[in-house]
Amino acid sequence: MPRVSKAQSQANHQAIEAAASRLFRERGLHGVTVADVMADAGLTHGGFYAHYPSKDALAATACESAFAVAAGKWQRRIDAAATPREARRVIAERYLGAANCDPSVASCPTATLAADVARAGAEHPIHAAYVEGVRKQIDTLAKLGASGDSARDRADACTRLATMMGALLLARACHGDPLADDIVAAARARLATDDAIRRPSRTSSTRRTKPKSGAR
Amino acid sequence: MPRVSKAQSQANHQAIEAAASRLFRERGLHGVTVADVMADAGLTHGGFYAHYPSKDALAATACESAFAVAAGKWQRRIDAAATPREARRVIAERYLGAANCDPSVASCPTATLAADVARAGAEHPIHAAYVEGVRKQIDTLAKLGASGDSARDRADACTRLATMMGALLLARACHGDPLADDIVAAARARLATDDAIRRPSRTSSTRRTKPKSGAR
DNA sequence: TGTACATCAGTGAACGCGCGTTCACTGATGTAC
DNA sequence: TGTACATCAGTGAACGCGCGTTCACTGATGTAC
Repeated sequence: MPRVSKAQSQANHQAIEAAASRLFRERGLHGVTVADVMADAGLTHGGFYAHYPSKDALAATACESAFAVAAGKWQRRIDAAATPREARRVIAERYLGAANCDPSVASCPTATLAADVARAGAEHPIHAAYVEGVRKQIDTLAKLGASGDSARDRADACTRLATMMGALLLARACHGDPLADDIVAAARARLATDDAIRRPSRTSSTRRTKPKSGAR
Repeated sequence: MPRVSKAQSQANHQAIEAAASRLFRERGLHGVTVADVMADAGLTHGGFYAHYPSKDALAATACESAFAVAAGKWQRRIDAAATPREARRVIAERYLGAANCDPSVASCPTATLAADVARAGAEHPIHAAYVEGVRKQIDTLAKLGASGDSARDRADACTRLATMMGALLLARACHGDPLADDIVAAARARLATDDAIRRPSRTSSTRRTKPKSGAR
């Protein structure tokens, strides 16, 4: 049934993007074919090039889309949290939740696309999309920092994201082994308590002022 | 040229394994062909199946080999360090050194193979090799712990490895952007100072005075 | 408002290419005598 | 020790398959009149 309506064509475009966003994260850039994406969107492979100039271009768009969706989830958690610190804790908890630790399910693009993006190189269109996505995640986490020192908050955001995505990737790769649970539990505990413990002992003057800020 | 000596055949076997160990980490399981590996070892592709039953089996062996080489490097750093704490710091510093942050260079299998292993699934022969490799790395780091509490040392080792490999992957994926340097610098600083700051404030006096900030 | 027709999103076959794997063959190695 | 020959590691062509991409075609859509 060729020649669908303009509205339907736009809906198809979105479906292709959504399918690509999910499939690329699930199976990697090399593990997904153009035909896979199109079939997932309910179409045949031949029509793909009316929507995107190449598979690489689709990968870049799908990466942007995945980061945008993830950013929306983070924002909703921030809005729902009582304090920035609670927001950070909730984000990390969900990030390392059981659903994300299942390697057959698409999770955060930061984690699932990292190796593919690194190998694709700076010329690949996905590279810029990925770097911008990571930058925004770090900015978001940095704004939730509680040290009052923006440089330190940003550095903490960097290590926080590294710990989150490293633990997620390890858990996904070790899925089925008890080691995966150990890693997730350790990272969740660390991310939940990190600042409450570390920050006061360093700024030395604020120790007394935040005795209960690590509470739930 | 056929029918080389038994010694030469064994040397070729090692060359194939070494080439695979490096190439799989550099380009991923899907980014390397059997012909690539054989050519890198100075052979033609047809002879591969006299050495390994399949590409998947080679991947498992290459993964073991990569972890063994990495473990040797870690051990040499431990032997050279004055204290366990210094060993941990040096390991993290080298792990996040400029050489490893270049995505065109093969680095730690924990980081470079994580996504591929997760996607390969538990049935793939590389899975067991990867999990064992990670377990040994965590055990090694845990033995360098200084808390005196083996459970806590192990949990710290888990988060430490997650932070190391997460930061490495982020840096490799963001290579060329200043963000990559920020991430590495933040992670290096955190990994260098983490225990010196965190441990004493927790183990001795403050643990009781603070409300259970580290639950779960 | 109804009709004629140009447009173009989607189809499915096809193209060129590269992959993992197989196999008949080669000829130096290693061994039996 | 020397000779004859079976062995088998390595070669390179070939197989079947699947990939990214192209293209002639289809026929409902959208529009000009």
